[in-house]
Amino acid sequence: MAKSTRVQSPRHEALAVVLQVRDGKLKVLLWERAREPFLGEWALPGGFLDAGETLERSIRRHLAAKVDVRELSHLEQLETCSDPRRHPTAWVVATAYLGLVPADLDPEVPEDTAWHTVGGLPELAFDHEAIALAGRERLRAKLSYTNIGFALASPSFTISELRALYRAALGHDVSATNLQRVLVRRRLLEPTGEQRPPGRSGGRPAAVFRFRRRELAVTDQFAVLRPPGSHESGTQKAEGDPRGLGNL
Amino acid sequence: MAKSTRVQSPRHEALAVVLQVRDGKLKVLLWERAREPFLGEWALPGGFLDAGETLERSIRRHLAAKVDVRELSHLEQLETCSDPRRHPTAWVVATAYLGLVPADLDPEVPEDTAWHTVGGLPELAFDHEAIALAGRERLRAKLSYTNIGFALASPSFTISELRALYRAALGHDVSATNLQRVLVRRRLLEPTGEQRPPGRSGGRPAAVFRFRRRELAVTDQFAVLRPPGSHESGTQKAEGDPRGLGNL
DNA sequence: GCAAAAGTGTTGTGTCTACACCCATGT
DNA sequence: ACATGGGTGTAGACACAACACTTTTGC
Repeated sequence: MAKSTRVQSPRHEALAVVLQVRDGKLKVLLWERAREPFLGEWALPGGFLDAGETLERSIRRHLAAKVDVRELSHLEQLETCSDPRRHPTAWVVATAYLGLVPADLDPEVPEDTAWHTVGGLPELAFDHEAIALAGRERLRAKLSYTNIGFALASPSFTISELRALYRAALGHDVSATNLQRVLVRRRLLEPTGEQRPPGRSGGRPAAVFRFRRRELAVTDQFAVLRPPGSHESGTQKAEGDPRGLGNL
Repeated sequence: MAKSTRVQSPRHEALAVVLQVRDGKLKVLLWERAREPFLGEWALPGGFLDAGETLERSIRRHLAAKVDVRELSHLEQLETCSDPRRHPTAWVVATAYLGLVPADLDPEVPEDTAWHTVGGLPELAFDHEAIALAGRERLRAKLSYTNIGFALASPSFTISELRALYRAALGHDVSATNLQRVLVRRRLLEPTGEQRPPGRSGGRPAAVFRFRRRELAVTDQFAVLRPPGSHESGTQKAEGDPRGLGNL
């Protein structure tokens, strides 16, 4: 029956949940809409997919107008939203990405964009609130079982600084003691050898650390139901161990 | 410059990686293509998105022709593939889903579809091999930290039967002893009270279990970096505990 | 009785939280 | 000196894998 039916396709847009810890809070970059629908409301940045580009390339292109692409320390696909009612007048499918910006950068953003605290967002256009919250959840989960912290942190940092980032992203307090132990045991962090002098109020100088790898890596593989024999002998963290956690 | 440019949109298709354990092996449902491109090669089932439907609804509709929809015990979105070269002659974006079928069912499938072992796939059309493998990885990961086993298993089963499913899906042997302990400790399984009589070769009759919930639930929340105070006293799993692992 | 299959007891290891304590610096 | 922030030592709580052992059946 569909013989002479004209092919109908949705328009496809890429959206980004760009997160950064600023002033001790997890914030998301929002853009104030300049046209209907939802004129004047806040929305996630993004735009339509062009012929010949991938979604990832598309979102990088659209973001380049707002945040310098090179300042994105991590970018991953979140989900694709296809409810036909998500746009009041058009048929638009959206693929959302999660982007992270390290805390030491303060990208220039245009007048009509601003950073908003993820807890306590204003009313957002379309289904963008749900998408923004999904981005936060993804980040929170990955902080537990990957090295994604590298994307929130500057190239080197003290444990206190890192703790503040984890606290802001996770939404609860984090013990500096245990954070250091977990991340060092899993071999995510290594000391640079440098020290940071204390502030005016005194205190012991802090050791400076860096993430060993600055690309996403899963570090808590096989939480349970490991393959047999993967228990092995004790404390194999003998520096250059090939198998084990460090990789994969 | 794009003033009078005609709007271009990709066509959007939904694909499904439908997995089931059959004959002790993890298999994926494939469809033999009846037209170019890739005529005669194996491909994931799916089809184009229609106006007015969501992607999830679309993939359920397309699958209904191959597997009865009601036989899908779980369906979740995997990823969206947008490389413009993924289709040789057209611009097609694909959103892939992971679907699971419980092991006790043997859905009627048409002539041109068949179950293929995921390890040792033939050459697949388009980028479907990568998508199929991504589906398997998602399943493997979720077997460790969610109750997704319910979607592979029949409504009730013995530990040995469940073990065979986990072994097939994970690709390595699984100890029945520890599988039972982990799943009971996490309160995923409960005994039905029934027993299964042994086979001709004797043996103790097996207790029959069921999954307590048959929708996806995360059971290993907060692998690490838990909020402070979540240690609490011993074994707080006192049925109706509000906080903690069971939910969210 | 004996083999087969299911299930329990127990031990050892590793990882995590929590908290006490020691260290290095500024005033 | 002593307050302040950084870092280590250590103990307790689980969760897990591995393996020995007991239970219940068929032959």
